[in-house]
Amino acid sequence: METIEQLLESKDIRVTAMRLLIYKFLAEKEVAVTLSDIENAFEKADRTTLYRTIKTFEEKDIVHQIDDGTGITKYALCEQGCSCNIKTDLHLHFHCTNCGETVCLTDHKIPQIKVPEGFISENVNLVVKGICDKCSG
Amino acid sequence: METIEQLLESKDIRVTAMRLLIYKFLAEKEVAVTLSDIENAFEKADRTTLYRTIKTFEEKDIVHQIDDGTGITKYALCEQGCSCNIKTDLHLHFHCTNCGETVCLTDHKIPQIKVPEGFISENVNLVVKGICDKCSG
DNA sequence: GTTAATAATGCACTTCTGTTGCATCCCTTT
DNA sequence: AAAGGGATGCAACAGAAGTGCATTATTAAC
Ligand SMILES: [Mn+2]
Ligand SMILES: [Mn+2]
Ligand SMILES: [Zn+2]
Ligand SMILES: [Zn+2]
Repeated sequence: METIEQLLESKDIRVTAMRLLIYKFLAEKEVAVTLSDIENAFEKADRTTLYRTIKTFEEKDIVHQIDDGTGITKYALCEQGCSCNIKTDLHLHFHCTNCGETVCLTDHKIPQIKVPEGFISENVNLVVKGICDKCSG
Repeated sequence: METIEQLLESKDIRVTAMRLLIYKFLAEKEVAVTLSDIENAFEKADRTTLYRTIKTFEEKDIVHQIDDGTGITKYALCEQGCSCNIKTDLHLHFHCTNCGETVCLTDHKIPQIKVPEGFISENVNLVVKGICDKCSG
């Protein structure tokens, strides 16, 4: 079992108190979070630091960005061995219109999408909207 | 052949000079447009008017909103008999990372997406990113 | 046709997200 | 201990989106 410190170092991210806290926050959350969510959780920290931390995590493939159609970017930790940047590994996301939460459905990969002649598909964003399991029960 | 005036009236939208102009602008464009695009095309008109006109068109199912992942909402005219609000009629959208344009692929419907037990799918947003036909040629 | 009601437009202002520049602080390395 | 580089914090900015209110235009009633 790898510690968070080891994980960060393996991705060339220098370990700081702030980064550990933000990583733990993301790990505890089961849903994708916005920058505001993180902001509210760490009121002592500056917005910019949180912003840049997430950017760093994103660049180093520790988190992936989710565009669920709410207009606000959300973030979630990548799975073990997740390669969000590789087209064939993309999973779909579910946005609940009732509670507003967005979750990764990492087991549900995006099917092959056909595009017209002349178009070259490089990436696919697929968000299913509806009622989540917590809200439908 | 139905005139624009007749179309607007059939959707309970009062015909005004501004609305006719905006509709024609959308009809001439072959790609989805942002509010800024409309703003630039009608510098005499106020932003708010354009904003509310699009909102009206959207509520009355004359245009549909497209979230292509750029963070900026785009709009495109609905096809004849398009029912964007109905789940089964959703088409996919293509966003070109080269020219930045987004187009409706109205002939390409979104395949059936399976979601886990407990989740209820009501809507699907699918955006393919890559190189469009104009840029790949 | 004049008047009253209602909708559309324009202006100002606000909120929120995302972003950058720069100074300061902290840690590491020599 | 000193120097360098990254991380953090503060301030400020840009752009999109949205709201309140006054003014103007359009429709409906008389
Ligand atoms: Mn995900
Ligand atoms: Mn479309
Ligand atoms: Zn829910
Ligand atoms: Zn293109």
